[in-house]
Amino acid sequence: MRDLAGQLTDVAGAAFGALGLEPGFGAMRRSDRPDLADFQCNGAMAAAKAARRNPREIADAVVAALRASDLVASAETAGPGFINVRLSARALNARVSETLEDPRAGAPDHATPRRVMIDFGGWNVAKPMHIGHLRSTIIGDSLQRLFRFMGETVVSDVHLGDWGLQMGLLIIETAREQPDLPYFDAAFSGPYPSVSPVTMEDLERLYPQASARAKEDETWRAAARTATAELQAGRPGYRALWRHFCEVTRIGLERECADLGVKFDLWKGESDAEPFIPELIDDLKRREIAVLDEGAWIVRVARESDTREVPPFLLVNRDGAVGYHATDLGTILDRRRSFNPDLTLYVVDQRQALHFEQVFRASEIAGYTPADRLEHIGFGTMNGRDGKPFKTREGGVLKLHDLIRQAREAARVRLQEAGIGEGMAESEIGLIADRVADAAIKFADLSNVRTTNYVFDLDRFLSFEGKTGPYLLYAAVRMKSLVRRAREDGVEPGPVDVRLEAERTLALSLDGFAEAVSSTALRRMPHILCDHAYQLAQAFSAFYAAAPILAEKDEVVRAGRLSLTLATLNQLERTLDLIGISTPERM
RNA sequence: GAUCCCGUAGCUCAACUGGAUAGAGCACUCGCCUUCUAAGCGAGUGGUUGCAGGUUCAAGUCCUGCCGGGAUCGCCA
Repeated sequence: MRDLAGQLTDVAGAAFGALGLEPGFGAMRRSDRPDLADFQCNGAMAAAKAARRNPREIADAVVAALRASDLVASAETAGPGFINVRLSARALNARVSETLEDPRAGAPDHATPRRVMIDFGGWNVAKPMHIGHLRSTIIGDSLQRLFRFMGETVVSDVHLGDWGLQMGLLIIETAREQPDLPYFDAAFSGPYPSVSPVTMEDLERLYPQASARAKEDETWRAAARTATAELQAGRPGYRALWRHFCEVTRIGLERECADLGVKFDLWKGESDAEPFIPELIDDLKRREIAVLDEGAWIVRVARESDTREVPPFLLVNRDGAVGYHATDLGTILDRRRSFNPDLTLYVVDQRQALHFEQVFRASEIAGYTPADRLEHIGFGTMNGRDGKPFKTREGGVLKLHDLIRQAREAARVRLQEAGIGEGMAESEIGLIADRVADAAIKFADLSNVRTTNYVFDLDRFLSFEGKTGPYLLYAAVRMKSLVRRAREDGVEPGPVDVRLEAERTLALSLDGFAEAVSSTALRRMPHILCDHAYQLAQAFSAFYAAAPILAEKDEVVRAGRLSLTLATLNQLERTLDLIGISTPERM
């Protein structure tokens, strides 16, 4: 069954149709004027403009149709042609009951499952795992949870940055610091040591060093390019060293992902495109899609209609090495054969928009995967309070692991202050603190509009008050507590009957889940789900304060309110799950 | 220089893609725990939506021009 907005839309749409107008004008949505209505429709004015008719007459006809529906308690035309509807209590009650019994908590079913590939292209072997990587991981995870919930067949790929010039830089920087290692001796025949000569910390130091040196020193840059080409050509020592880099990175990354509760189906990287590169190059050259220009093989992807200059797709650079243009296109080939996705989402920093535009165009030109099946899910960067990219007080980047640790510690302190841990096992206190901290981190990030930059403020992150993840957990935990007590006292849920304003508001809020889910999926914007979760929790908190539930004397009212609570808990936990947040039993 | 994005309450952000009186949180001021978890609830203060024009019944949202900030612009990812 559809949500109430959808049901009303059906009625209004049919009414528009009966007037010879587009049924699409009948779209009903929650009213911005709760004092006037539960739902509104603004289509009469747009329809009137299109058909050159009187908007109020159209609205009046639609209102008449709405009044005939048993969903509707009252309907009116207002102002230039707004249509205002107030729902009958019966409609609201029925919808709450339905939501309560629905394993999907009121979310719409999905008709035709698609194969969706999600590429988390944020992490990089050479670069430190700092908080800037939070976004691709958390946003991508939310999207994979949501798309699975919608019934899509999803494969997620961490897609590590482990190929290209940065690897050459790491190799020669390691060689500079530890020149005697066997990896650099071309005559060495192996076997190479099984223990990595560098640690995670080394890697985090080496790349910035090498990168800075390359900026100043042309010969150093040339050496890095040579090393890159040699690595890609298969020089055994470089390959062996490179495998250590990747392994060390992967172990660190697995730790971060375990902390964040994020799972990938595939742990592939740019280097996994390697087997497809020779074929890719050969194919594009043979069909003369790639052309030689300034010593490099490129694909021209600019179009007449472009308002800006679109640089060519770079297949092979003048050193004979490939960069991430080629590996991304190679990966498209790989995925087409292994999974054949209907849709591929690249959850990557907004600054790489041009890169993806180039790759998608090249894919389209080559006839591999049409550009409309490839989508860059860009996101904004995290800035400090000064509006510049976030730095710690010491001026360095804040490592993701340190952020998580700090947040968990702050949550622990907060628990202690509130005297909540008393009588609980140490393990449960730890679990609660971790959940609170993780919820704070994820909600703070996801509740921002995906595409815009946002200000990262550590104090706000750790405050746990107001519109935060912990607020949502708190609401859920209060519901769980009620449910536990109800079970202990043998109170059974019964038919819902919304009477109080707080009950109506909560019921309407529950109905908004369907719209939040489909809208988030359509726009790939998790902040919409965050808003829904917050609105729902807020509506519950107001209801909780305004209406006794288990303390209610009237048995029928008590049973109905318990049902409302159960439906809310079910949907709130479902919503939180979609944004990667899990709730403790108490806090 | 060109292209794109952003500019909304003191601060951090929304605003369902053109709708009614622009909403939340933080901060500040009041009130609410002998009754279901006060990490909470209720009320209040706070706005010329960067500026100036334009389009129309209606503009934070669309078009033009400025001002301010950011990103990107072939061999780094």
